[in-house]
Amino acid sequence: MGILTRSFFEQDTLSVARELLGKKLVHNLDGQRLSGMIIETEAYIGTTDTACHASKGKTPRNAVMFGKAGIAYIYFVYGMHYMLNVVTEAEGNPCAVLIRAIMPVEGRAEMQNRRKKSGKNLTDGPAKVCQAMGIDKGLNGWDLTRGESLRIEEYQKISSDRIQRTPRIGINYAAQKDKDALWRFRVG
DNA sequence: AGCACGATCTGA
DNA sequence: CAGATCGTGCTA
Repeated sequence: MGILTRSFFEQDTLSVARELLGKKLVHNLDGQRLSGMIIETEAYIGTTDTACHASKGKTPRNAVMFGKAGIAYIYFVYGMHYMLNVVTEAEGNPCAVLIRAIMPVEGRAEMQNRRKKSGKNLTDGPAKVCQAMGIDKGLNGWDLTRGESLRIEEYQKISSDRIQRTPRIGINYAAQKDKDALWRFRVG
């Protein structure tokens, strides 16, 4: 129900990052429905953003960022973690939104299981999102607008006064202007 | 072929 | 604050 369409993701990246808050990330996995409300995102905006993987050009890893909006960009970092992004903007403009945190909705027990421990209701951190939802590199390039398996659905409306903007996390290698940019959004 | 490093998390 | 842990991209 209410699956987000390609035109939603084709909007400018900051708008998509903001509007993804309150949407529901859903994954059908082993016959179970796992889902969570998105509560934190970050925007990575094209070749001029030195924090963005695509800023140094197209490589095998970041290739899907150069493709259609609404495609999942999933990569592996630190030798152990997966990160989930959604490609935004027009084809050829390599931008994406990183899904940094969700609040579990359906399949909480299963998600809890998938996480080894921690009794927290809130999954915080992009690696935890993938761990809890069972998302890995196999879904890199997946079209989220297909409406099967992994997709994003309408869920809750978040009023703008509940949205905080801060600098992005873990990008010390980036230029100062990009470190300073308030391109991280979360529900407060 | 070798190497440095990362859009992180955990536990001390 | 160090350690885990390995794919990726750059240099040669």
